[in-house]
Amino acid sequence: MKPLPTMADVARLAGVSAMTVSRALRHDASVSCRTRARVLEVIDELGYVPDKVAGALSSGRSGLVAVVVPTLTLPLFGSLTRGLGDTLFQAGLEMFLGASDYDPDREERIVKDVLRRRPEAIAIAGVGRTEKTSALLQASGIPVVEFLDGADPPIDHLISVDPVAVAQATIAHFSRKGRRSLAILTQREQTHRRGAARVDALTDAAKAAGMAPPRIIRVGSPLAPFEQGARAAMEALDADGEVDALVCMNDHAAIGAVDALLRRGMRVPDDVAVFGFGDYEICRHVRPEITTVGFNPLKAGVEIGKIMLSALEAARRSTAQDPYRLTLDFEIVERASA
Amino acid sequence: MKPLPTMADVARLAGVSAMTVSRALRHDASVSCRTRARVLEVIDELGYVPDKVAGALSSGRSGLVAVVVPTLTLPLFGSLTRGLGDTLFQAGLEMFLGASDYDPDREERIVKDVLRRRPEAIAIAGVGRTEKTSALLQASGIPVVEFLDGADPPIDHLISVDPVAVAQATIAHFSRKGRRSLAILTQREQTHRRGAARVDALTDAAKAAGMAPPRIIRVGSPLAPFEQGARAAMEALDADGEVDALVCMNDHAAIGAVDALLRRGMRVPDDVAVFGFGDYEICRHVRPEITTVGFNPLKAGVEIGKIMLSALEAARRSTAQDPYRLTLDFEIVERASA
DNA sequence: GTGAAAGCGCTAACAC
DNA sequence: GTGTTAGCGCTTTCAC
Repeated sequence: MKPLPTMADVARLAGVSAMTVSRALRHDASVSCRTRARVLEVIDELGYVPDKVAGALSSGRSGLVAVVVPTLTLPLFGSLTRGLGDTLFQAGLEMFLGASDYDPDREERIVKDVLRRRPEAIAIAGVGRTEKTSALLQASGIPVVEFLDGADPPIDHLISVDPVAVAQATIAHFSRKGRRSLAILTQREQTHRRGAARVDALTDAAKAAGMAPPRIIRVGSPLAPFEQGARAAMEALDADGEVDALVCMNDHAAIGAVDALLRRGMRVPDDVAVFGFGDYEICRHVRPEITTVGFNPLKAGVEIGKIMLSALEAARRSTAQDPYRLTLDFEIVERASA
Repeated sequence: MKPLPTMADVARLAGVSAMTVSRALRHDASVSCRTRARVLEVIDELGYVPDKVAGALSSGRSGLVAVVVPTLTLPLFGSLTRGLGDTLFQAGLEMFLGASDYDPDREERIVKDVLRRRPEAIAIAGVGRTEKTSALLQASGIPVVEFLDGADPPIDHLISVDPVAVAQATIAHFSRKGRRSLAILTQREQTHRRGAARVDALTDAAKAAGMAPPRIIRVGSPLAPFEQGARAAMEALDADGEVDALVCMNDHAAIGAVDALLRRGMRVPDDVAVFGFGDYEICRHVRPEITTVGFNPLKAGVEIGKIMLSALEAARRSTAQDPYRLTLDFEIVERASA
């Protein structure tokens, strides 16, 4: 297996210097048309593929942006990373993606590994995070964008939905529907920040609306949301008619909950209303259709990407720059399940 | 913003040479315990993070494996990449993930970009692919693993479900159920290989079973599978009772189809049976539950990972090695929709 | 058990 | 418009 051709090989065959090849490749410098044509011809002939490892080391710019999410098996993160990846791609940056499976230790290892690749910026979802991870991000010297939720206070830039606003809208919805006793499905781990903020906000809003204090349900794994929702529904039933509405952390959990309730002969929403989050496409294709919090992950990804690009631009010019704070739009999507 | 500490900084502070730091970091060489301890202490103090860009250039090993999938928004690929990523991770390799959105040109660009990072191996899903992409993969000099389907003949290693076996099992199922007129939903693009093989195999099997030649339906985008399924169902209805079974290329499309049929007042499966692929979790949580082809993507990802590791091992020792051929298990999961 | 020298393949900076 | 020089931060190789 002979070694891949290098820039020097191309240069030799084209009768120019390596520098000229480098320039011809980037279309930016002033290389004569004829020279460029010849160089490109040789490149094609040789099947030369430039080595970005070397380029990155030399230029100090890896062309990489790191993105860390909890999982890729939820449509939310699949779509978000699509929007984010596209936006970065168009700006000539590649996305290096890691999934923590909702495990803070694993996330720490991912962050550590990814920082070794010298990304130019990093975006990370604000689920539970170890101290060490925060320290690593702080010390990385690159723009850090937290999304969906961040540390408190945020490390740098933050893009999130406002959990208090979502909670108030949710409670207002149930208030209108005459529901009195909520159950909230949330993560088992105390480390999950967004989960915690969500529960607190819902609890506060319920209290303000004169409802009973919500029952907190911590079951199952976020990696198996359908099953998690189903188990939550069972717990809600164990409350013996005291629960008339179940708020899930995502639509898949809501669908699992609805399914479990129907199998037990309960009526949804008559006996128990079920409320999701995300407005995944599937919500419109199950019966009863799922009432949920509408949130556009593709657009969120694009927004995150734009902020990363601005932050990078500012960092490059070492312009002092206030951290971005972007609150993402959402809406309550009223359907049949709640 | 002062520059990140380098290995030389660590070496200086620890009173050793850079080489010793490098060894201490890898636990492999013979460094005295005391020296290693001191080095690690300094590393911690400085918050030193080794630069893998430099390491990769120097050693010629990037520690990266490239994985190219059509999309991350289907549970199939989310889970598959999870299994694959985990397997590689455990072997000390990082996964560089790209999604083509089912666009061959985009896939070409992704492959080109990713090869610049000098991955040690590449796994790529066998959907449609440009000539150039194949040439790039061929010339890359690294192990290439095609999965789910590959070029014909495969470039190197291949891991796939057997489309003929799946088709025969599917037709056998419908035969038992007394269905006579199938419609097959498939990709619009002719470039999609797996789609083409699937359709051919189903057509052949239907003929062998004495059924009417299946109607081929090409609508919608694979990126919006629910809508695609719904549109396919409408086309099937336009056939005016001539279609009694619809075979979809994935479970989301099947769910979209079922939903559309129910909305039109049709009965599923009585009027039209609907058949999916993948056995996504959601299949068990919708009504009617979806009959589908059971296939374990997490396990498939692990298998792909193992083969990549073997291939890498062989390549390292430049052991001549037959290309792997692995056929993935599947089973027909009979539920209510077909 | 440790260190010195050389170089991986590219690009920044400057010279012409 | 093009070439030269000097590294980027590591690891390889070999010397001790």
